[in-house]
Amino acid sequence: MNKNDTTKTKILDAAEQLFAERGFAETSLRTITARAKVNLASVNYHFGSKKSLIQDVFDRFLSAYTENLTAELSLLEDKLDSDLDTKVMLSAFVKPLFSLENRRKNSISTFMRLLGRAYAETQGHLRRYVTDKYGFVLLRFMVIFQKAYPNLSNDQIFWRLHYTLGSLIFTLAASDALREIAASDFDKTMAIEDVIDEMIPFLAAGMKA
Amino acid sequence: MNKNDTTKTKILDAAEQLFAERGFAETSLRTITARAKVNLASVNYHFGSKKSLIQDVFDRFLSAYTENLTAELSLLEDKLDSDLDTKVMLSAFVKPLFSLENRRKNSISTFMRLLGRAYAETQGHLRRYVTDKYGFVLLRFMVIFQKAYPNLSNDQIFWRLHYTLGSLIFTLAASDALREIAASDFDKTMAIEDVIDEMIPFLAAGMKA
DNA sequence: TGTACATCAGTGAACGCGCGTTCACTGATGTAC
DNA sequence: TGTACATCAGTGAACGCGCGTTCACTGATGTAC
Repeated sequence: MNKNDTTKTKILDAAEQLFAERGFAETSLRTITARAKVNLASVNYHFGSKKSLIQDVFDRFLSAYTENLTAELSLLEDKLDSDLDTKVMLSAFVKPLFSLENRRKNSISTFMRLLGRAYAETQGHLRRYVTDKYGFVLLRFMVIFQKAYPNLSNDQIFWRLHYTLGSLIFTLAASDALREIAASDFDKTMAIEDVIDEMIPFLAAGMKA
Repeated sequence: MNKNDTTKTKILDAAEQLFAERGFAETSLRTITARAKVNLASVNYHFGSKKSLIQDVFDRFLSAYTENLTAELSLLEDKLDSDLDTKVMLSAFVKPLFSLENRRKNSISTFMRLLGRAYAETQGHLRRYVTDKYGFVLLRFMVIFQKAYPNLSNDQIFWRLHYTLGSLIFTLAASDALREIAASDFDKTMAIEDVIDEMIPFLAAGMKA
């Protein structure tokens, strides 16, 4: 059997998509296993619980993303002594998303929808899990911006990074619907990569305002 | 009995807060009625169903917001022939939020959390309900920007407004947690009004980039 | 002013349903001697 | 190479629980004559 076709992978694939579409509580294990065409009990056999399944769905995405991202960040850190353009810095943040999309279609919007849902869980286990395990990425990014823009205070950079994060997550999570509107109202069909490219100048102008 | 203390109002108040904190599916009617100190069956007596309760929670917020907003928009539209500063235009969008906060504490972050959850409902009834009933606000705002910035294409304005929306909703929804971090890490305590004020230059720079 | 009836706000208990999880079990594959 | 046992992946059915909703009912207030 193909390794990408194991029961465990089939469950992760189905759960990822359904969680992104409907949310965690709104998606039952019965819906997931029906979509994945596997037995109901196999979720608890492979993952132990629904909670663990949710974390594993995240882990697969976040580890793929940060693996690509850390390489980009190292590249940036090497160039810190020379002048760094804001657009180049933001691209480093965004480029690893393209690799995700190459691997599987709609990965970006699925990923962003999941991230949005994780942040919405104000008091849930998921938000802490994500920030504990992957908060260092934001920190490393902050250090880079501090060196590139010594005239901005630390807390200004902190806030502006979150404005940027908000734009990215919100726009890309809803990008399917927004692209549809743009296509019908303005005759402008765009791939999700185009949407991201259009965001960079907007965000760069804000960051150095 | 005080009109603000009726069973119906008590339910709306409790539901609003719990929905914003945990989400719609994650909040049971039993939790709501326990918090509101009313009988379980009274939710279905006053609202008919949980679904209707959710819509009514939204309606109360959105009607209060748009009531304030339409006045601001009319003011802007009157001044369209003269030069309009981007910051002034964005302030019109944001000022009505302050009135909400004056009425009751934490209204802004509660409102934004609810909006974020509504947008997350990709296929749910709530997203359509919100956009159907209040999408005209965004449209009116688009027209204003089109006249103020004739050099930008319609679809550019469309996208940039959504970047702005994303920043606002995401940052303000998480503002409690973010303000806490800013206070402990940078010794910078801010009211939510300060957070909004700091966003305006960032967003204005992006809009006219 | 008094009586009869209607409407309204609220209540306690129960309903059936879908949920995550568990359990005893099966059959295939791997390992030891 | 053959036999005995262990491990692994998966399964069908059932479990108890919490959920939104419903129902018959109560008591207070309003309205008509």
